[in-house]
Amino acid sequence: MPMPLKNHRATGRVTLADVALAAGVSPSTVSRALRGERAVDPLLIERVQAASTRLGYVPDPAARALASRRSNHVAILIPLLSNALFVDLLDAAQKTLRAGGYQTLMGVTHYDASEEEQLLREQLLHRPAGLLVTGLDHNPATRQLMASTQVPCVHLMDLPAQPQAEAPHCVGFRQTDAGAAMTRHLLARGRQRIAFAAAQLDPRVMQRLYGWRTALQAVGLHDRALEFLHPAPSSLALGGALFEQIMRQRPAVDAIFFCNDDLAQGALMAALRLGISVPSQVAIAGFNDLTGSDQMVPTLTTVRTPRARIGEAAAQMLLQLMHGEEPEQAHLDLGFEIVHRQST
Amino acid sequence: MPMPLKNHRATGRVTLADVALAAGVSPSTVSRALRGERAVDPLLIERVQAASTRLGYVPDPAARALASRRSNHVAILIPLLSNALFVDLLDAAQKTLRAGGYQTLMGVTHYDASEEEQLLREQLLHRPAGLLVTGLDHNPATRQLMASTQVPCVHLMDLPAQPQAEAPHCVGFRQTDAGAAMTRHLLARGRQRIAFAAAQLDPRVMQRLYGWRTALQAVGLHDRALEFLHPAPSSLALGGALFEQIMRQRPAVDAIFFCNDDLAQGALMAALRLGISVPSQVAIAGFNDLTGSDQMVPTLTTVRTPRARIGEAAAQMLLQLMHGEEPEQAHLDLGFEIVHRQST
DNA sequence: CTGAAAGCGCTTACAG
DNA sequence: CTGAAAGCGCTTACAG
Repeated sequence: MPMPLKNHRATGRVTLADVALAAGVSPSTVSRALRGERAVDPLLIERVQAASTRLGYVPDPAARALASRRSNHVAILIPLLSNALFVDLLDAAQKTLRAGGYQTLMGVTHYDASEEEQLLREQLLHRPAGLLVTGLDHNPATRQLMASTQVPCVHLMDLPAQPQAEAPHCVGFRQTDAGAAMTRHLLARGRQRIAFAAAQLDPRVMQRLYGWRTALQAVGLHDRALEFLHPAPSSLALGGALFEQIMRQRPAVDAIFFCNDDLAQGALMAALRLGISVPSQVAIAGFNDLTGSDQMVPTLTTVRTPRARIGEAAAQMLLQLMHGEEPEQAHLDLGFEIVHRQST
Repeated sequence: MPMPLKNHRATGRVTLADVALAAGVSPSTVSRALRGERAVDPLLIERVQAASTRLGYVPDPAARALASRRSNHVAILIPLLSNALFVDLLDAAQKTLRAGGYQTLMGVTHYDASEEEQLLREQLLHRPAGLLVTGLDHNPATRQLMASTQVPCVHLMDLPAQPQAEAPHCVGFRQTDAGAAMTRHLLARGRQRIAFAAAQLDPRVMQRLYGWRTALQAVGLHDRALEFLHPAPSSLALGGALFEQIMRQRPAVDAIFFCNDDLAQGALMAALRLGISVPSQVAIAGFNDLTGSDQMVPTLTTVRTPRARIGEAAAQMLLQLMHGEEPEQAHLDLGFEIVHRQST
């Protein structure tokens, strides 16, 4: 009578040991050969790979993580899922990481520094192979955690003010420059009383505000009374409300620069409702070039931000770091683009 | 001179064994006490918990997964991240699962049955504790995988046509009924020539189409020529294009029911551009009540779908299944709501 | 109810 | 370049 196969464990799963037996080598060699570690005889590699394929072997991620003290997970921390910006970032990063053999674990921080810290702690316990984190602003405990861990980390969306040696790896664009560039665009279109309207007020929004302020100060047109800052999350409804408030309080404004497209889209809708003509009475500009902005009536002038490319490039950089390589540039500036449409 | 602590391993991590030593019990007892397995002396439980807290012990997920052959991961398979519907689903499910101590691993299928199968295979190798899958339509191999695995699974967004005993666990609403209900709403508003315009054409969209068709046939007003089906993904731009096409080819239509709000929003914008008045010349209705629909001019009549509640309830159901409990209802119907606004 | 022991399936110094 | 052995940190029958 046939004996049960000795090389198959009780779980029925094909293991490294099974492959070793089939290939006539030791488990250590199989391990090395399969992971492409050099210093293995090419002939053995071939034999191991043949056996592995024949048996349909797939490494057990849990065992691998336990033994190597490193999982194949990458944690990505983003502020919100309700902002399409971050969804695009997540989508692109996830795709690239998956192609590199990594699983993506997402954490939503809700723009809350202590929730971010908490999430980071949890993730670190899972020994992620890498970390993708939104922004460069973190509370001290979070910075401490990231500094002390050996886990490679790339920051998204932002760049350090001055390229410093100690600044962490990051992929993004200059938020301040983008804010200033759009303001100059409005000035070039002949606008004089340009308001800035913002929601959420996260650090990147504040940088755009700073860019707006600087550009206006440079031409002596800055007016503090034209800053409209609201801490609530960005949305079409809030954009409409801000627009109404601005037109009521400062009817003389001739342009409004919103820190995000959903606000600007809401403003466009409110203008339609109120019978305020855009851009003849007031110009409206947004930020990010979110979906739908090219469909508005009038179409929305905005800053196109390379969020998908940021997600992909950051994932690529992380892939390099996880492989022990140092990327050519630690700070990758992917730029931005002013998209001029009908609303300005 | 002080000896190095014997109860801390080289990795510096506090382990189960450390807690056992500190509490004066065996590792097995610590394991049982911490997981709340009954049949442990309450006094010991207390001692173990005290020691665990004092040492700051956190179980290693990899070791746990390896030993128990089950991770604390839940995989969620959704079609797209570019449709806000699925992002809301993901957000809600993720929040609930996290509260229950599980990590969420997402997979994006791009509405591709073989990509779904591939993702499922990969996920299964990671021995997820549970599975959340969009829809009830899968290719035979996928169905086979789900049937043969022991991993608990809950399906999202849809319900079986007839409540059958063998149907899998699911949380959703009746897509066909929702399609019919909106059509009857339009009929009740006096519309006679009601078109149906759809994109993506996934199974749930086809059910809405079926509902529309049935409701119109019931009153003898169904006209096959008023079905406009486009396989591309849903978007504002496509909605605008469909609207233009319909108004050109069938200028006599007095209502258009779009299968998703982004299409309807795009149609509203196109109407504005073309100077077609909504609802007086043509009524427009959408589906899902996505963000922004209440801000359109005119505001958009739509079907509000309980996607956040679906995500949460499905996660709750899965939590029960993973704990070995059987939920009261295997098929949870969370319903829908017609939201009547200005566009109809 | 509790503990000793084996085992989960890998990786990685350590010898050779 | 290769292998034997130890170890990663848990869980889980199996005895008692």
